[in-house]
Amino acid sequence: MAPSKSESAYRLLHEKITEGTFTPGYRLVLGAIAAELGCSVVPVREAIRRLEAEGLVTFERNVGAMVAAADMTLYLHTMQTLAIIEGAATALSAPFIDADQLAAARSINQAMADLLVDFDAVRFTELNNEFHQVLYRNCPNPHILELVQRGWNRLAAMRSSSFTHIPGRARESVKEHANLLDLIEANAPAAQIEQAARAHRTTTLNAYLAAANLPASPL
Amino acid sequence: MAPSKSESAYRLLHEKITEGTFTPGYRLVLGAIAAELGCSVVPVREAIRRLEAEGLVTFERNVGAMVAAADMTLYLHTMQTLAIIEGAATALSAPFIDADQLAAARSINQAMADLLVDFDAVRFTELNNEFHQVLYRNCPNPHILELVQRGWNRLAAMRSSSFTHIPGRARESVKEHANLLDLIEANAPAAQIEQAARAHRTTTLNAYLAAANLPASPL
DNA sequence: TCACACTAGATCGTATACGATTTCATACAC
DNA sequence: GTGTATGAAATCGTATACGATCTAGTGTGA
Repeated sequence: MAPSKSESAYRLLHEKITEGTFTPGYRLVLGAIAAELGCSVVPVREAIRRLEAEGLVTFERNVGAMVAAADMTLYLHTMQTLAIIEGAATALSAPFIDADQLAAARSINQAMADLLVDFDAVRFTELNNEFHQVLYRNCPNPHILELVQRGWNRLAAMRSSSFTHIPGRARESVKEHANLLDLIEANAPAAQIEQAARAHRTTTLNAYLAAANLPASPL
Repeated sequence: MAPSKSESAYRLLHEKITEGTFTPGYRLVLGAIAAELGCSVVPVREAIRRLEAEGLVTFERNVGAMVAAADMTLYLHTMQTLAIIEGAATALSAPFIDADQLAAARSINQAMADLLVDFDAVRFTELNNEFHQVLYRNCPNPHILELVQRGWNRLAAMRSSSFTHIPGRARESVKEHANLLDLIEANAPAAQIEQAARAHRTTTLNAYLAAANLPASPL
């Protein structure tokens, strides 16, 4: 069956926000979106409420909705949250990763390594997403999986506003990925995998914090 | 200004679900709720969409919404998620807990200890909530704080369907609380506080898992 | 008895309409 | 020039209405 109009509106907005078409601060005017979708405002309102609950949109009464604003603080808080959740997701997922998935992850990481010589940030980010998805996808706890996904979405929505690139981070990242794969392949203890997966993201976070003259994350 | 009807509907439903008036499986019929609130169905639909995104209700097209069903698996997954998030929240919060708050927490824990001789599960749960709130309230990361709150809400919504009580757990719990407070007072490293706070919840989780002949949580 | 078609009632999904509120530009007073 | 009143346009909030869809109950035939 065709999706409901409310569902279509939700998907459209979700995609435009996470893809970066609608950047932070972009106003979501009910009438305009309804017109674009060829529907009335009621389903659009519902879609916006859902996006609001996911943190992608902020909503003010009698004023309207806009794509959630992004500043450095918010971005870093989101990264910190994701570090924690994704670390757990990866550790819980690890025992269920089979040989094929491991091979796929290694191959993605190789592609990332190849990209280092002629760097393409967009492609690198894409591959990075794929890599991590393979790692946490088997997590048997659906709540955690959902939170990881939301974290990525929020980060994606904010990434459009360009943050300074951390020099040398890409190269480190590839190495950390390889290390993570080794731990998983060796059936390392969950706590160790969690620690490594979390640290992988925290390192980036701390680089940003250092650049802003802020203390490192304690976790 | 008076809250919008959509907001009122959201609050009403949220409260009834987390307070246990509406138990898992309870059908949320749009017309009935609208009538109870003295409004039309449009604001109610919005409220339900938000609750859906928070995981408190499930929604099926052309069928309607109901309070999210609760089975043991779901309950345990939620506990596991909360263990991870709350552990982090408590650790991040710890450096910002002042002497007054620490004293308040100790006093709440003492009240819990006093309750052990003439046990009252409802009151004990209330105090437990208060205790943990004091511990994670100062967490400077608003995303994490929000996730903790949502986790508690989901758990509260499910608790109504009575799960077996773990014998002796209350006494252990009070001891673990005291230990946690000592760590915080001594400015223990964040990782250690996180570990202790997480373990506090994981112990309960594992007791349930053991009772169901399932393996313990790896984290 | 069981399976299936059918009907009536309940409930949902969304368009439309209109009052309420905010925003923004303009005009005026100081 | 700065600040404040004013009014129009934009936008929101919600009631109402009605077609679409589901559910459950009833009857019919195998």
